[in-house]
Amino acid sequence: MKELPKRYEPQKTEADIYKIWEKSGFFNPDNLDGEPFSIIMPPPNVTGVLHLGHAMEDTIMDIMTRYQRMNGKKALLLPGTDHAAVATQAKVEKLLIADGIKNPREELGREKLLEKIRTYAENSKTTILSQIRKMGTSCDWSRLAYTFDKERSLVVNIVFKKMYEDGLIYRGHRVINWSVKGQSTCSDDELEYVERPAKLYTFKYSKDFPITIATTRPETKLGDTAVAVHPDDKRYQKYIGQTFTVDVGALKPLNIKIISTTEVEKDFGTGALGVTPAHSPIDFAMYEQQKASGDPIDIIQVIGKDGRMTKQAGTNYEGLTVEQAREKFVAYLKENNLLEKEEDIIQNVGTSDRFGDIVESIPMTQWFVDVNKKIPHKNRSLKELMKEAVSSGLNNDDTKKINITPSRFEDTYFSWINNLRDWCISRQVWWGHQIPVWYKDDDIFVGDKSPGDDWVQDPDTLDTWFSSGLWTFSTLGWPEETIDFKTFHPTNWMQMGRDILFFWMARMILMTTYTLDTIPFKNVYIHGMLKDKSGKKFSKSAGNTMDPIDVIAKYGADSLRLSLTTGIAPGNDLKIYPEKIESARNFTTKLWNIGRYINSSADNYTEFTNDTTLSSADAWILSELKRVISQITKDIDEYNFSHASEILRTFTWSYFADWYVEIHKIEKNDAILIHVYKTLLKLWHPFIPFITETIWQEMFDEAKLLMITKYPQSSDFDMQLNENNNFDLIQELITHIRNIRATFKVPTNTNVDITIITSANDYITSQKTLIKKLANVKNITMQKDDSLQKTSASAVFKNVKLYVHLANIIDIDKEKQRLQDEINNTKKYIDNVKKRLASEQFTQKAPAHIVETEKTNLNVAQNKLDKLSENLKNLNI
RNA sequence: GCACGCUUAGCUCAGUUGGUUAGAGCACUUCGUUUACACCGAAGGGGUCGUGAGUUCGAGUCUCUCAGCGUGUACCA
Repeated sequence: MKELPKRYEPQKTEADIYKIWEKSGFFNPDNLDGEPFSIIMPPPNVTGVLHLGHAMEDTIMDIMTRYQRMNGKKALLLPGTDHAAVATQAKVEKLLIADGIKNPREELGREKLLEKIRTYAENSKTTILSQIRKMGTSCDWSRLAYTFDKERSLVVNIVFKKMYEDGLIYRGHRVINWSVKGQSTCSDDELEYVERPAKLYTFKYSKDFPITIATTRPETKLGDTAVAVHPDDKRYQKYIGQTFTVDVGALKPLNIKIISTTEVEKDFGTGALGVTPAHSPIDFAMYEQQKASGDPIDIIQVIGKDGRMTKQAGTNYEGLTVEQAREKFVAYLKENNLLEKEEDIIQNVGTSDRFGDIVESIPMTQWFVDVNKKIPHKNRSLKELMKEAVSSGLNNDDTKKINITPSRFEDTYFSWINNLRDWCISRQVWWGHQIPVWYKDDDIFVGDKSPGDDWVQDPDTLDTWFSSGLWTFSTLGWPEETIDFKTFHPTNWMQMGRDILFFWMARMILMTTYTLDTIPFKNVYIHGMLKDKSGKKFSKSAGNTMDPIDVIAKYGADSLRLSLTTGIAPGNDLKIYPEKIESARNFTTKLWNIGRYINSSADNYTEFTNDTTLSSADAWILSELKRVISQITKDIDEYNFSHASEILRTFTWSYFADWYVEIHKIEKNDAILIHVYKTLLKLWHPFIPFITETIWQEMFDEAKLLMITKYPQSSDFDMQLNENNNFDLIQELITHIRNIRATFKVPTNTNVDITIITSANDYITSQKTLIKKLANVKNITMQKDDSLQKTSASAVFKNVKLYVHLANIIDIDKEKQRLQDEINNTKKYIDNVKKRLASEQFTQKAPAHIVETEKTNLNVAQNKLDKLSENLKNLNI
């Protein structure tokens, strides 16, 4: 056994330990045996550096992976990164603009800009991967993947083609969300709603128009082609079907048709809605509905892709920004006395989450995934597949059912699916998978490569979530039937933040159920968001960010890992702040110092076997350890990482360090001390891998890495525990002495005489040193009383009488009072239990084991009461 | 508007099919400690589990009401 250095300095050892692990080859499941267990890492975006959220995810995944690996599984944690299409391009463009390039796309052109983004992405990737290593994440680097590399791009194209041929991907002219700043579409999920003050204008198109309408976007009214009213609305019924021509200054006079739809609420506003098909998704839906019913209305686009008014808006407006046009149109309404009301309201506007500008609704031709169409040969839609996978299991096969932890997110998931509209997958940014579609005149070809000369590829790229959705199988070698794919798919476990539940989890389920007719993962664990001490989200603009790398430099990776996994519950948010990390760091120091104690005092080290003689304290610590192991195994299996580390901490610190180590100073059972310590290193390893592996190697010189030792099982501790285990009675004795000492505030260096009257004189004498040590007692006097019956060791202990004589005690009433209070409380409790046991309703209706428990409780309390009364009586002597 | 979540000790939070006298960490009080550890030890105080009702032999846990906070989502004519 070798000496540990005085202090644990993670900064000096962590990098080396990681290298040893990596070199050993055991991050790679090919070098492991057993049942497969797989986790595919949610790929971080290559938009910069990792934040604390990633650190938490890496920790959770690594705990799971190391735990499974130590339990003899062929464990795979597959790492990767995400090219993050729009997000990355937006980020790089922002940087370029800050560098003085006003319009990167125009000035650099496609190829040069892509090159800049590629360089940025590669740098960012390198940083991220090194950060993942610093966290101690035990992932298999030989299988590293990237959403934008060759293999993954191939999968994207194959799946795109398959969906196209099945008619699930189509090209359509629809109103979509358009970011003027980013010059690209956004899916509905990529919108962030921001509240801001706005004005609501109530007006008429013209003096002789019969219906008043209201709007917050007057400039779009230049493109109105209808007014919608409720079919039952008596005020407007007579106008339904009529068309009015009004001239509001647009290029041509507007033909406004009065249509009816139940979607309009009679009591809201004026009860009538101006319909602008080109610039509102709802209005566009009405436009399509009218078209389908054979009573079409017009569509007029008055806002262009550049965010300015189009020619259709009329010469007065053409070229103006939306804001300018609004002002002008309102001025026009005022001049002509058409404006009836102008009120201030708070409005929710959708902004682009990446570019930050308010999105415009504009009709454009884009690619969509149809979520409602029946899939050929499956007779179900994508929506239905997505529902099945989480409710009954795909194809009603419960082995193909996804379990979501915590389960409440299932409801959120279903309600999201119910409201799901077709998914717009084309983006006008350049960074991403270019749509594998080629055009020549009116011909369309879908495939990897151009089918010949003069074909032009669609310039658009795919939504980044398209490739992310394929992640669980694109990383495992599909479309080839590789060993990896057959072994590790569907993956066992997936974790993610609840913020990307829809973005990502839903898309993975969609893509996998459709493409492979199976599920992407069996279990998904949803974690909450990290917040600072005051409950605010971490963000650069709030200036409250904490860089995980700084934290690691200061406290070590283990402290960070531990602080990110204590006090969390699945799906709930977690607050993180320095005090919490310090507390974790203090624990790692404690664990280290126990090792240093063993260094200094365990000199008769013999291997622990089932024949090792156990003292009562030994038996106690082993039985506690057995209990702890079965508890934490259960906890990790149920993803209660926080609870597992909490009880392990209590055991390590309060039971092992504060009790057993103190006892060892007297009893010196080295075999047990070391055995328990080594077991603890194994149990802690998934949570704090660096320090445990460091101690393991430095102290014990083991040939085998701690990382691949067998995880302790509670059955390992099924030895015959001594029936005459009196440890709890000694504990009681000591606690009692401590109580008395505390009541009278006796300093340690004051001589205390204790007289213990017992028939088991010899046994107590043998424990005298222990009692002295743990109760801070200087002298113990023994007095034999043979009148006490000696039947067995435990019975002897129950007959212990304890007298405490303290010098200079004046206030004996204080101790009497304390005892009296405790007696009263116990009496009250006994009364309650008795009452419950006496009640027929209880004994008849409560389950038998509860009744039994209550009876035991009653006995325990009764014994306690006897003991307390006796102590009180003794105090009167 | 709708949905979901939260409300437990001064603070941050656990509390798993309802079942011992409701827990932890930090903070606090008192006492101690220089030989594994002050990044320490012992003892202690502190909670009508947000409000009000209900179901039950039994409710922090289940149901309903209300209040405060948070998140998501829709509408926004």
